[in-house]
Amino acid sequence: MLARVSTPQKSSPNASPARRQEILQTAARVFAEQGYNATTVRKIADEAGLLAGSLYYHFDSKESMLEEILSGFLDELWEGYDEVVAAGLSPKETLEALVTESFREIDRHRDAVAIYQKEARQLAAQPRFEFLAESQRRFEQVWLETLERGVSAQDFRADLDLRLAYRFLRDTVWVAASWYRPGGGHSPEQIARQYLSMVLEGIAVPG
Amino acid sequence: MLARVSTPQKSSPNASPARRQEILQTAARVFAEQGYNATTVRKIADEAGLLAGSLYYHFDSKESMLEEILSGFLDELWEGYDEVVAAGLSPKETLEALVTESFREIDRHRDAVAIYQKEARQLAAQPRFEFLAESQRRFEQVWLETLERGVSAQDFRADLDLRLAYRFLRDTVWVAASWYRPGGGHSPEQIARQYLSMVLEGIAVPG
Amino acid sequence: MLARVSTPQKSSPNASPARRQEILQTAARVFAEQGYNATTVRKIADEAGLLAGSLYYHFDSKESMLEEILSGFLDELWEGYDEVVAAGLSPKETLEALVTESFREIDRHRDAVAIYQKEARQLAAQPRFEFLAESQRRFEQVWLETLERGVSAQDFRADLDLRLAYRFLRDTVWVAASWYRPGGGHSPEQIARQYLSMVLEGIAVPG
Amino acid sequence: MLARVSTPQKSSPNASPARRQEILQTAARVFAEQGYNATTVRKIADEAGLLAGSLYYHFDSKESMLEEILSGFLDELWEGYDEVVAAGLSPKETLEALVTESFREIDRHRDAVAIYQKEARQLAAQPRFEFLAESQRRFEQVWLETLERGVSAQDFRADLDLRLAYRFLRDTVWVAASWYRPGGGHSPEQIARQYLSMVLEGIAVPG
DNA sequence: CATGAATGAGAATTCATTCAT
DNA sequence: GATGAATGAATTCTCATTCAT
Repeated sequence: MLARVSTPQKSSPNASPARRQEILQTAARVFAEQGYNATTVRKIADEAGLLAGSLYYHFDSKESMLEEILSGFLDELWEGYDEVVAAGLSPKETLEALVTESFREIDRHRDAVAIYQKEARQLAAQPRFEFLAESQRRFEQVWLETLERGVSAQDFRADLDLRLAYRFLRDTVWVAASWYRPGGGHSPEQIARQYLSMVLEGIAVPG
Repeated sequence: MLARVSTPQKSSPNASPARRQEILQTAARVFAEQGYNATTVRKIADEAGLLAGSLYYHFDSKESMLEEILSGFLDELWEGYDEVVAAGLSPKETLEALVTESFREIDRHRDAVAIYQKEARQLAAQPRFEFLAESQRRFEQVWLETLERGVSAQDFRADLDLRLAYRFLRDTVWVAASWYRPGGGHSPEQIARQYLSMVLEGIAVPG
Repeated sequence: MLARVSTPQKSSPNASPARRQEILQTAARVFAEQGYNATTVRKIADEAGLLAGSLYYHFDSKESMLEEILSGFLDELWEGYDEVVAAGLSPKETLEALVTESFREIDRHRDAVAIYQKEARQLAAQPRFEFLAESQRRFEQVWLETLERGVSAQDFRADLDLRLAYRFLRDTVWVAASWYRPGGGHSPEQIARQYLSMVLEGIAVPG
Repeated sequence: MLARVSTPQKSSPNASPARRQEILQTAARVFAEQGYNATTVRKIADEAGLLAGSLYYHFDSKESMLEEILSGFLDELWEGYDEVVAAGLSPKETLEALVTESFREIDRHRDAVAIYQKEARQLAAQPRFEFLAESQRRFEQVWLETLERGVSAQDFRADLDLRLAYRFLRDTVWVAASWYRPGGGHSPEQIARQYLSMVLEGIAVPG
């Protein structure tokens, strides 16, 4: 199990989940736009239509909002990934499915992904965000295994530095969150197809 | 002109460049490690071996250190890029040269690149960091042109979404700064070659 | 329009006016006693019975307190002056009314007047305190006009250097704020009468 | 004796008096323009053409510059006043001589007078500036005595509140420093005459 | 659930002053 | 006499957080 099994709702277990979720999405948006550190709790409150102090009825702290945003995203991500892994596909099909699933998550959790991209490295050092490090480890494992299986199965080139290829794929996919706009002409699946085409076959005319 | 024509040294232009540069490198390292916002001026001072207030003898503000770090990096980057562009190479050779030059800059300005990756989007909105937006525009122009020329010359596949391909290349290259360690077994040129191999030919075994 | 049409209450416009006003009066007193620059925000807070940081719940900055104190005073001053001017009195009566009104304002806004005396010249150069310069211009205009009308009407001596006389009157009246103590035996009207007697008839025994 | 008998030159008794005096005049000008507190030692140094630290070769501290400026002015002022008092003139002539002498001092020590006007009240509380309080006391004594003698001699009106009249005269004269520009068309003697005319005979047409 | 008012720790910055060279 | 480089204390201001109402 990866992030959190159950999403934590520490304070105010009786708070209406709707309002809570609304605030959380507002927070995610502002964190993504301005960066976590640069976002004041007052800014979130303003955008959510209440006063800064009132946030603390719903959440323990600014940090706990961040935690909930990130763990919520990772929980869903791993649900998708686990399904892919469990499906017993060929290495190439697995890679295609993982990339496609990733773009779907970017589509659904754009803000969370953007926050993750920007803050994960720093956060992972804190005990509270240990689950980020854990997720990273498992992420690497899944992808590396797929690449290794693919080399053995002659799906992928044998002359690759696999750690480099892993990073290449990982970055390539996730960085998309920084410019991807949901509802902007391309569906996640379309984007995934294009990316896969470049990644698998290269951009050069074979010759 | 890109970043700044001449690197600004606002306060104490006569300050010994040695100490100044030393402090600036320390600042760059800490900014890269902890993020600009999360870095206190005191932390920089501690690491540089003086008191927080003393930094202000050399620099106007924390922000001016950031500006100098980023514009210094971009100045050098564009020196390299301009040379490549002026060399009149084929599209594919140009792309190879740009990627290689990029990895060389990452090698030389690892901290600045990491800061750039993390902060540029937010910063570019401020008038003071207008040069970041300008650099981004020119960057896009150079790469897109190269891709377009390459499609015409049948160096690159004709079925690519070029804007997507541009982002793919851009991200792929620069994100490397987040994990690349200078002196870590691979030279910038070696990394560049591997990247180019993946990018140009793909990771799949051609079928 | 003179100072501000409406007194600005930038931050927390809904803050209880009572506490706000209390703090503002404390600030005015301390500014008057120690000078604006020499007054620390902490000193104000101490005297008002809260912590320095808490001031920023009520006000944007130390400077905005100063602005509000001065513009509040000038707003009231001009209410009074405008009434006098609108009354259509003879030049001499106008001058008497203006002087009397001035002493009344000194009585009501002693601290603000003292601050004004000490800081206005420097402040007026800043865009934020443009309204001080504007007030000064209008002030001069009202007084000079009254003097000129008075000379024509043979209320005042024809051999006066009017600009000199204007300064003489202006300073004479306002400097009183630096030593005038409200509730100190003399009412503003009594002080005004004495001043007027000296100003109009001189201190020498005629002869 | 009033201020200091001998001007103190605490540090660097070997410093060339010329340079010293030059710096002191620069300091006086800047203090007068910007206010003592708002003036940085660096600003003085800039204007005097050396570095901030170098000022400390000539002076012990910023405060000691201030002290020297003010005591220098007061020393000269009292030389003039003492002569007037010793001359054995009639009360009215004494008053005329004091006013004239005051305007001469304003002419010669414009900056010092402006500083005095703005800062004396606050400074007089500090032991170091005790001489300001002393000067004020003696000042009041000389003027009040002259007024009292004048009333007895029927030079001045008997119905005056003498303390009020004293303040009236004092302020009237000294405030002039805030707008008086040496070499601006009027000699100190001319200004004095005009002031005296207003003060003695009033501005109204005698009826 | 929400507000208004505050707290308190820490942030960046300023500046008079020192001192070895 | 002057400089360059620092010190260290103080200053304004920010902000997450608390809590009585």
